Amino acid sequence: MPWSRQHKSETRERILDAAALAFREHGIEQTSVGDVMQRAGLTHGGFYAHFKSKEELVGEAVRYASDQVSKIFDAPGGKESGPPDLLKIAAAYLSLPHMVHPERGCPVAALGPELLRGDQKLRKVISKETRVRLEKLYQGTNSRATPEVRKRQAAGALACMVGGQILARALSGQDGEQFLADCREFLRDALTGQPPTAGSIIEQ
Amino acid sequence: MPWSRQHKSETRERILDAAALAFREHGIEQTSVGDVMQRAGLTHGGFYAHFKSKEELVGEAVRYASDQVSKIFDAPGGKESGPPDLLKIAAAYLSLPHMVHPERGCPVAALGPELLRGDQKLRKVISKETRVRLEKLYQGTNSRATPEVRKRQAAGALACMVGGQILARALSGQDGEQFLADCREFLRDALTGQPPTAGSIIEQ
DNA sequence: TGTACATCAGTGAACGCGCGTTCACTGATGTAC
DNA sequence: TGTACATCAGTGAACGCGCGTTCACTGATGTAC
Repeated sequence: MPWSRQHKSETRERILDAAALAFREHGIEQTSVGDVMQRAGLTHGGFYAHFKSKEELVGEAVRYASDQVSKIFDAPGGKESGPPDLLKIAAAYLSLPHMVHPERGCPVAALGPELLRGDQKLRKVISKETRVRLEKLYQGTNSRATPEVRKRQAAGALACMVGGQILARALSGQDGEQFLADCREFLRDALTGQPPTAGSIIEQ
Repeated sequence: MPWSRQHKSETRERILDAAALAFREHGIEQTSVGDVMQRAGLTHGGFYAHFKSKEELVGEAVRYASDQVSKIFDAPGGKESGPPDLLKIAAAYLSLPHMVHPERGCPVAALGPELLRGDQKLRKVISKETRVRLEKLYQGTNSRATPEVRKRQAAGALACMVGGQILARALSGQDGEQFLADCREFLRDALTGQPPTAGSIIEQ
């Protein structure tokens, strides 16, 4: 074996990393195989020694990106911060760095519906990833609530997180930042049972 | 004037309608000018008598699609249903028909981040449209709450609506339907001040 | 009322271009002797 | 230890294809006489 056993798998990882960044930054369709290979420091012809097709790369790159982001869902405040807490996860997801760096963030927020138009295999990756995240958020809800309430809190929070980042990026700048803060506070109120008319005392 | 004055504007409208449907169904990049013209019952060459470029069509088609959907935000329960109600708007948006028909629904939910990678003009259309919707949702919040609370309720609800549809479509089928219901109930609890541990009495 | 004409919406062949993919090759490397 | 060799990761020219766009044209139409 002329080249070291590691060498090929390291190159493959480099291509995957470049693809995961490029797809989230510019979109899947807008990113060519040549673009990805150039970012990985290689020429386009070598691509097919590592992947069967662009479609296969897309599937693997999305999974790779999801794995990177799953850290947010596992331990947003570090490993020693105790059991998962939905509000802490949501705050980490709805953060300013995540807003301004879609290329290093959640692939669903960065690519959204584009992922659902891919082949069946890609759709399965996304729906499975979504289920895993819902489960993690469920663990972060108040364990004294009923399973039904906890389930809808996990669903509502995830929806608010994904939609929140997409819309914050659409508004962009100061308005986007403010929108993120509003989403975080909305979730805090919703999950701590703050009444919807809180503060109305001032007006009355 | 050989052709009736109306004729050209009617054709233009037909192209716009076909484009708005096709873009939301298959994505902007995946839809060619030829596809759109074929759906409109024309040949591709005639396109440039109506639009300067595909980019211009995209801008107009997204605005056209937004206008169609703004009905949901104006009067989801019909014109005589009184003042706007955030929960009614959210329920109409987070409905099953909207989940299974992205091509006739909200362009942000159908295209998402793809819209933000367009030219500056398209970005402006989206951010303006988002601001208009936030304003309408604000009007639908409880007027006895403080402006701050109302603002974050509008933001959180819109985020939950957009993210909810995208994720429901990602899950698809029965799971998607259940996810939508969870989002609707989450918003209802959040906006009516249902405590997060509601139902826990049963367990205790 | 009928006809010749000018207009221009719509047609379809053609263009240059970038894409995904293929393939003959090159040359850096680990192994055998 | 040194050299000849086989392997195969990576190169870069070439391919067919579909795209957005252009353009010479065609023929349906409203108007002028």
